[in-house]
Amino acid sequence: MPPLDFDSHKIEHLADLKSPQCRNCDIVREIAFCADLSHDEVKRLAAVRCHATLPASFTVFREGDLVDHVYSISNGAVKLYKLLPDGRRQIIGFLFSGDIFGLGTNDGYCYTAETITATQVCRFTHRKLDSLLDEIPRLERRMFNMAVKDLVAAQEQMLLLGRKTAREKVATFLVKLSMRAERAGQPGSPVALPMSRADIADYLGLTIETVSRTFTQLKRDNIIGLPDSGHCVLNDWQALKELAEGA
Amino acid sequence: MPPLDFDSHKIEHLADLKSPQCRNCDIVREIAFCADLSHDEVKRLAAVRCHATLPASFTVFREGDLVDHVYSISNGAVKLYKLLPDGRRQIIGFLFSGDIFGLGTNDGYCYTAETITATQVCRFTHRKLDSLLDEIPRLERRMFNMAVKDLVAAQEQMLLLGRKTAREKVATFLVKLSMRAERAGQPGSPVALPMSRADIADYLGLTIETVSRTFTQLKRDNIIGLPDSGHCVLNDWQALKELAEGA
DNA sequence: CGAGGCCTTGATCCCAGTCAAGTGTCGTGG
DNA sequence: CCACGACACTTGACTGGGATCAAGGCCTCG
Repeated sequence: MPPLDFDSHKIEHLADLKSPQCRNCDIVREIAFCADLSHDEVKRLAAVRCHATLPASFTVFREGDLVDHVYSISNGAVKLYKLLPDGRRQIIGFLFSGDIFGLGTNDGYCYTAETITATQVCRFTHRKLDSLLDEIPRLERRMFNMAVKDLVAAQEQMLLLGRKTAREKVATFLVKLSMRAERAGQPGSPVALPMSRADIADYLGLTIETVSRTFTQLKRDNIIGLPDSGHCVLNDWQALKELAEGA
Repeated sequence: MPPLDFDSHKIEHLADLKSPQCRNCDIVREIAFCADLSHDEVKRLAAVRCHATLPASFTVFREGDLVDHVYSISNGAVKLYKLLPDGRRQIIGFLFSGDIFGLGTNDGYCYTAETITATQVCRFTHRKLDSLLDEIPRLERRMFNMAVKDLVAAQEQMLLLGRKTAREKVATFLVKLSMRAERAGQPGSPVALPMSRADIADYLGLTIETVSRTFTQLKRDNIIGLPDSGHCVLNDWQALKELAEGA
């Protein structure tokens, strides 16, 4: 919560690593937006990036801060949010391994980024990234596609926030988390809920109490199971899916 | 409303126009994403585009339709929306001159696009646009920046939908419309409201009745004036701005 | 063992939704 | 010219889903 400096944490210049199996490439390849680049292109990326491990609840940057870096999550979970002056909060997104954040206009970041769990990130300065984009056209295309994907997700979230009921919102949230986990090669159920009820509430446009009540209600209906507040078993995928789609 | 075919309307291949002042370039230059391209680059764009005038309430494409074209608005107004099976609707955005739409993943458009007023658009096939992007790197950069801008706007809309009150939502809507009009060189007040109350409601996550009541309430407080339902005078910009920001 | 989080649950309240008229405007046809 | 219906918008009365207020339970950590 206090503005710990990013650099006060373990940051390694990848160039310093000299393991025989070219660990450089293995590690950098984890970064989503260079997943299909050539060996040489990955090397150029590696030269300009920094790696760091951040503790839980660490504020990476705040809304309005000068935009200087773009971040990529190697491991962990991050939430992005916007605040109103009186403290009302809207979480814009939960990010996990492979996601990037820190894009924005030139008048400051437009959201605050905070780790949920301990998180490994790597970062690039915007300046260096820009020159890389010029050098590697495929990288630019890839960034563009990621932005479009984010935009599509944001539009679905607008439908959720504007038109879905509490029950539908929670169902949608669980369905998407589960699908995301499967895409990452993890089981779709039980799904991990690393974020707090307050975070879920601020993501779905609800209150903590309503989120909690809705979870209990879905559990009572045997649609989900809650072994503990950090995990959720999806008992009835079909019912959840239908709820999520507003049927 | 009936699925009139796009091509049943006046569509002109720009290549067919041969006016002495190179109207080609003038017209194509209106297209936002090629605003700062060279003469030669504009020519290449012109060669692959189609121009059309569409009537009001014309469905350009539906959510789920095969993605084949990208559109740019020369003149007029368009709304993009998503539907739930039971008819609940969320308007994703209102677009005006200079805006583009039709980007999406390869599994169909993710929203429906419908004209509000009579609208002039030009369109490109995705296939041709892709090859253009390869030829003109600056175009790709520009498209990327537009996607990021859209993303930032979507995130602000999430804050509105999830956390603002009806009064704050309407104030935000009016402030943004006014600023948009000024950027387009039109007066910031009175601002035109070409869309219906139903459209405004579905954009702000409210009902028609609440939108109407909120307008009357703001009018009673002398914050706005409503000469007719299609125009809004912003009497107290300061008050509106503060409302919009949730102060 | 006690303090402080975080989560759940219950009781009550209120903002926005729903239902139901009523008003104004426009276009059509007698 | 007016009568009429269609449609969009407004207004009023009432309802209800989720917010607010208030405990209470259950961890973890010192």
